[in-house]
This record gives sequence, structure tokens and C-alpha cells, in this order.
Amino acid sequence: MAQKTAPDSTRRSERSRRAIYEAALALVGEVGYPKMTIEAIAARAGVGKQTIYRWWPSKSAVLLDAFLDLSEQASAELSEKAGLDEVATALPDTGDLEADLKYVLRATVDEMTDPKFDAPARALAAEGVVNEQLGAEFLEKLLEPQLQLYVDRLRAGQERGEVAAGIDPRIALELWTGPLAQRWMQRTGPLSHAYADKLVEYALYGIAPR
Amino acid sequence: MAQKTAPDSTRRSERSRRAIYEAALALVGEVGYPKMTIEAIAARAGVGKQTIYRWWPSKSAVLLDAFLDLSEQASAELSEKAGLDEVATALPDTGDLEADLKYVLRATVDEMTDPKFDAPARALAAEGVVNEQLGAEFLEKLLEPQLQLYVDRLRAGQERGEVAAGIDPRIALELWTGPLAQRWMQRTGPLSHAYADKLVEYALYGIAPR
Amino acid sequence: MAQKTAPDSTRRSERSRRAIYEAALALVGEVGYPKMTIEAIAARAGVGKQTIYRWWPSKSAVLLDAFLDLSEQASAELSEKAGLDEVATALPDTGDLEADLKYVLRATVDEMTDPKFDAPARALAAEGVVNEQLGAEFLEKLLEPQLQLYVDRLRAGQERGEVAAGIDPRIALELWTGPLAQRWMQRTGPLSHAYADKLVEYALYGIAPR
Amino acid sequence: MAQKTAPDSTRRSERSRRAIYEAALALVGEVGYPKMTIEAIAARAGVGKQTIYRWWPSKSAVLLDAFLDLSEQASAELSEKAGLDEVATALPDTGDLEADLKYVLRATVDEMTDPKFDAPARALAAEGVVNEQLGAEFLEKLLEPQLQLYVDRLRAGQERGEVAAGIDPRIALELWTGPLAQRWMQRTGPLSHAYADKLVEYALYGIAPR
DNA sequence: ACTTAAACGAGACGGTACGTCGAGTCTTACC
DNA sequence: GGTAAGACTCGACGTACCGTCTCGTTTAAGT
Repeated sequence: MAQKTAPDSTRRSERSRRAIYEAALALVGEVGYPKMTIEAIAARAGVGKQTIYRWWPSKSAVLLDAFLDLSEQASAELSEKAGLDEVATALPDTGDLEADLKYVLRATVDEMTDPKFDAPARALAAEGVVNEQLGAEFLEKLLEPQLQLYVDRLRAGQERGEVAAGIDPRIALELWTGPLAQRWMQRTGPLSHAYADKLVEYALYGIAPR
Repeated sequence: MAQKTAPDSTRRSERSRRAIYEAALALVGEVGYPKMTIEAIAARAGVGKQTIYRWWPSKSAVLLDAFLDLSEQASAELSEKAGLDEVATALPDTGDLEADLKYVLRATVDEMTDPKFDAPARALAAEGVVNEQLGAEFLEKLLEPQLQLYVDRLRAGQERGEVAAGIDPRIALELWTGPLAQRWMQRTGPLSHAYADKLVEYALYGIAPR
Repeated sequence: MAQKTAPDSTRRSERSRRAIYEAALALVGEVGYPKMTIEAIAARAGVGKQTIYRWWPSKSAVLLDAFLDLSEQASAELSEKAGLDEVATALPDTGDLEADLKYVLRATVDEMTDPKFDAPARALAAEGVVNEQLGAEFLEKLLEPQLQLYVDRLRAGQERGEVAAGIDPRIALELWTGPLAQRWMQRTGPLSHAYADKLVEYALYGIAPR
Repeated sequence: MAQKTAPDSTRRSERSRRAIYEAALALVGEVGYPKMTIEAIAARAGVGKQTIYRWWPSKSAVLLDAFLDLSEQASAELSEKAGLDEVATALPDTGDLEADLKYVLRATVDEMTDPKFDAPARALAAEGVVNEQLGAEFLEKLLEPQLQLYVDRLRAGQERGEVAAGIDPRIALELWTGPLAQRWMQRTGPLSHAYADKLVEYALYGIAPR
């Protein structure tokens, strides 16, 4: 079942790939997603259109890869600053779930607020809402790994009695990721550290009188 | 601050307006948002393109109005079926917050699952993520009124002691709207009545051991 | 065989008619024939589009009437200046054909050079080349009467022996009108009094050695 | 003074160029110049609109090139039929100017009467009346070369005493080209061989009694 | 080091949709 | 009933990108 003579990735030009990522990210920030056209990316990257079409099926796929690349770099840098040899692979676990969650959510708020991430991330999120295939990839490569960290931390908490035994971690984590995502995507309210803190508290202790 | 000789809305063709709404909703369902072009809407509605451009600035604006119209009709029908003279303007309040919320959230899940609503709503939600202006209008005209119902119900609950006094209703309601929105938009998990129920329970009582 | 309820010309607005003529002539001069649109004429004349469509079938017809009106006014003025009670209805006949023709052709050159006449006349001439119906009307109402004057003068000349007996006046006159028309329409050379004089001489005496 | 990144003519599609010429000529004949739209040409030629806009600035320019191409082909064919290796580059010169002119003018009348040439030629002539730029090109590329042939023949005649010494050939030739052009463009009378003959006679010997 | 095939830049191509303009028709309100 | 105003359907405009397809020109692997 031969592809249309699939390209030989060993001979791929790294130079072009990087230039395309940079062009895509720059354009989505400067002129917005709809005007981030394949032609514009090619022109800005000094690359032939065919080179883009050879390696990606659509402009959203280009942007997704560019953004994944950006994220990797960013988390590598972050880990480096923290003096680590490797990228962090788990949430902090000080034994105080509330504090740990607040710490992480504040960082998430900061990232959502950073314009460098905001433009491409919004574009991808939006595309994913409507384009199931891209949404799945976005979910799998970006969201899921992050959500899994919460699952792990919650399970650890459960073992230690920080979290009630019957709780499904997969649903529990949505008590804060959901609201954050909604405020970010639909702008239903401001994103702040104070808000993040409140979310954690409400999620942990509920809104009914104890 | 004169527009470009704004059109005279008293002479507007009601016939065309309705045909445009129907065409837009049908197309977004049948071929998806990207292929729901202005030309296709015009052709299907038997209308000149100019008639669309005269009254709306973009295809997303057309779809928004079409969807608002659809929502109005739908809620009018719903109220009628329920034997009411007017459209429902508040959440049920039986004195049992948990039950009331579950009832409403189950209905919300059903709506999110209804393909008639799904396609246009997704398209608008996606557009709103990226297009701040449209997002604001979507929020103001559709989301906000619904969120306000929760605020009202929660305040009533607070007075009656169903909800802790210090709770900010505006944040509290996100404990369930956020997760639902996220599952719907980002497909992070299935949308079911059982899920809705769990959300309400977690939100009310928290995930920490009581 | 009723027309589409033919308009009642007795109730026609003279005011509008004049305004339309002025607008058409002004526009054809200022922006050229292709941009002399019905909408532009209506707007400039402060007139509804329908008023134009009621009385004329096309923009070329409007321009033709406007130009005929202009010509009438112009020749009326001319006659007035010459101290005549009526419009001139014949070429001068001093008994010297060569002198008479030179006099008339010089005047024709002057008119062709006058920018007030040039723009609309060119537009109409061009339209007439391609649009047989308009061409016929242009010929009948404008050209033919002028050509007839030459026929009359030539016949008078023939009786007096100024013109050879066997000559067909209808063809003879084209020896100067043809070249003038060509230089004007196709810009094959400059239009000047000297050129007009030469034409008359060549036409009268031929180019072969006598 | 760089154009807007002028296209690379070495990579131009010959196939498309020919198809466009054929479509333009066919359309101008079938539906007339005003309905010979760029879109119709593109559709008929099986070509994208952009391919037309890339190489020509307007539909009149397309038609001019198509017509020039047609003329070249036609005169090539003509020469071939006459058993010549090259295209004829001069008028016949038998020593009898009258006969030579009559021969050529009869051929001109035939061409003006041929519907294959008539439609595009009229359209171009009309456009040239109003559009100075196109008129100049029409003149330079089509008319001028033909007129020059007369100049050459007349000068030869002058040397041989067929034409009076003082005659300006550039004006003399208009004695027949002007009338022919006028009859063709303005339909002031029928175009026939007899008419052509008369024109030559009048032009050579004048209309005054000898 | 040389050959050679694939990736590359460039950009012309057949298309689709854009947003605008004007044509010609129709309706409304005014005089 | 003619008129000014202007909304309507329709079709073409000229532009922007799409995704495909040549063109030479690098460039890197395998001799």
C-alpha cells in the first residue's frame, strides 16, 4: 500500500524545519492564526511551499509541531534553571496537597498569561475544538501528559489520606483544570494567582458547609 | 461617527434573514465550519452575497446570530412543552441543591450531545477562543445569562445554608461548568449523566476526606 | 402589444432630465466612460436610479441624449453669436468650393479638439463601433445631417462646374470626413488647420500629376 | 522600477496562452465584447483567472494579443498560399498605381467584411478610441505597419512620376484609408469592391474637373 | 572524490472564495 | 403616478491562498 512516495526523512533539512517553526510562531503572534498562511510561512522562512507540504498535511499540523518544539525547549530551559539534569516528570509532593496544587496552578496561570504561549496555544485549542483529529493530537501530546501528573499526585495523596478514598482522580483534577481552561479559552473571568488558590480550596473542601 | 452609510433596517427582508439562518445552520452541520462559506450560504439561501455583507461583518457573526435565533426558538419550545406561558428564567429550586444541580447538568449534557446544537456551538466556541470580539459577544449573549442562573441559585442556597457562607458563587459554579466545557471542547473524556452527577458531588463536598 | 406600462411623458420631471444630462456629461469628462455608471449619474444628479431606467434603456442612450442636447445648445449659441435668428442649415457657399470647405473643416477640427466635446463624442463613437443600434442612432441624429450639408454644397458646385459631373457627392465628401474621423478616432496623426487645408486640396485636385 | 515581482516568462505555459487566445476570439465573436469577460475566457480556456491576470492587465490587452496572433497566422498562411517563403513586406508595384491600389483596397474590403476578423477588430478599434494607451498599441502594432506600405509605394510612384512631387504620402494615403475606416467603423455606407475602386479614382484625380 | 537521486527554492498552474461594485428590479414613502 | 431612496438578486471584478506541478540547484549517501 505505497504512500505517494513517502519522503526520506534522513535527508530532511534541519535548517528549513527550524525556520518553518520560527516563522509559524512569529506569524501566529503577529498577524493571527487566519493570516498565518502556508505561503506566508514559506516566504518568511525562505522556504519553498512544497517543503512544507512535503512534511505536514496542514497549517494546523505545522503550528502544532512548532508549538510542541517550543514547549520542549521551554521546559528544558526551566529544568536547567532549576539545576536539574533532566526535565521534571512529576508534580511536587511535599505532603501538603493544597500547597502543591496551588504552586502548580499558579505556574499554569503564569504560562497561560505569557503572550509567547498564548497566541499559538489559543490557535491550536480553537482548531482542536472543531477539528477532531488535531484535537486528539493536541490532547495526547500536550494535555494528557500534564493531566497524568495530577493523577499521579492525587493517587499518592489518596494513599496518604490527603484525598478521600472513593474519589476518581481523573474527574477530580478537572475541578481545577476545567475552570482554568474555561477562563482562558472563553474569558469568563480574570486569571490570577488568587483565583488559582481559591479553586484549589473549593475543590478540596467543597462548597457545602462542612 | 457615521458608518459607511449604514443600511436601513426597517426595510430589511425578513424572508432573507430567516433563509440565511437556516442555510448557515444546515451548512455548518453538513460540511463543517471551514466550508460554510459566505458564498455557499448565499447560494443555499437563494440570496445575493451582498445581502449577507450588508448585515453581517463575517461568517462567524452570521452563525452567531443564527445560533442565537435557534436557541431562542428552542427554549421557547421547551417552555411551551412544559406548559409555561413564558420562557424559564431561573434554575429549579426544590431546596435540595444537589438534586437541582444534577437535574440541570444532565440537561446540559444532553444539549451538548445533541448534534443539532453541537456543530454550530463548537464552531462558535472555537472562533471565540481566537477572536476576542466574537468571544465577548458569545459570552455576553449566551454564556453569561446561563451562568447568572447558577449565581442566583447559589445565593439562594447560601441564605438557606446549603452553601457555605464564604463561597464566591461566581467561582463555585465553574467547578462544574468548567469541567463540562472542557470535556465538550477538548474531548478529555466522555460526557454522561453519571459524570455530571459526580461533578456535582465533588464540587459540593470536595475531594478531601471530610 | 402593450409595453411594460409605458411611462407618461407629460408628467416627466424636466428638472431631473437636465440634472441627468449634466451629471452624465460631467462624469464622462471627469472619470471616463467606463466609470460613468448609472449609479454614479443618479447619485450626482440627486435622482433615483429608477428615474433613469424609466426613460432610457442604457447608459449609452443617456449619454447620446445628453450629447445631442449639448450639441443643440452649442449650435444655437453659435448661431446667436453670428447674429442669426435661426440655426444654420447649410454650409457657406461663396462660389469658391475650396475656400468654403477649408472654412468648414477648420471649424470641425476646432470642435474635435475642444475637450468639452471630445470626451462624450469619443465615448459615443466607440460605443457605436461595437453597438450597431446605438451606432445607427448616432449616425442618423448627428453624423448624417452634417454629411448631408456637404452633399448639398457639392451638388450646387456640380451645377456651377466646380465639381466634375460624374462625381458621387456621397463618396466625395468622405475624402475629407474620412481622414478627419480617422485622425480623431485612431490618433493616426495631428489634427490642425494646415492638415485640414491640405486635405481639401488633395481631395479637389487629386494626387496624380495634372 | 520594479514591478510587483514580475512573472518569469521563461516558465510560461504555451498551452495556456494559446487556449486563452482561442477562447477570447471565440467569445468576442459569439457573445460580443462586453460579455467577453475574463471569467468566461478563463473558464472556456480551462485556465485559472490568475493565469490571465498574471500576463495581461485587462481584457482588451488579451484580445489585442489574441488578434495580433491571429493576424500573424493569417498573413503567414496567405504568403504560404501565394507560394512565398516569407511574409509579404510590400505592396504590389506593377508600375500602375491605380491598379495596384485597387487590388490592395479590394483585399482590405474583403478582410473588413470577414466576420472572423470583424468582431475582434471592431472591439479593439472601439476600445482604442476611448483608451489612449491601447489605441497607441493598436496603431503601432497593426495600423502603422500597413500604412507604411502605402507610404513606400507612393514614394516609389513619386520617383516614377505617378504621383505629383509635392504630395505628402502620409496624408495622401488617408484619402482612401480614412473613408474605408469610416465606412467600416461608423457604417456610413456599404463596403464593396466598386466603392474601393471609386475611392482610388477620386483620390488620384480629384473631384474638381480636370 | 564522484555520482546520483532526493530534497530543496522558486514560482506558474487550475481552482475556490473572498469582499466589492454595479446592473437592473422591486418596494416604500413622499409629493 | 412620478419620484428619491435604497434593499434586493445576480454576475463579474481583481486578489489571496490553496494544493499540485514543474523547473533548475544544492546536498548528502553510497559508491
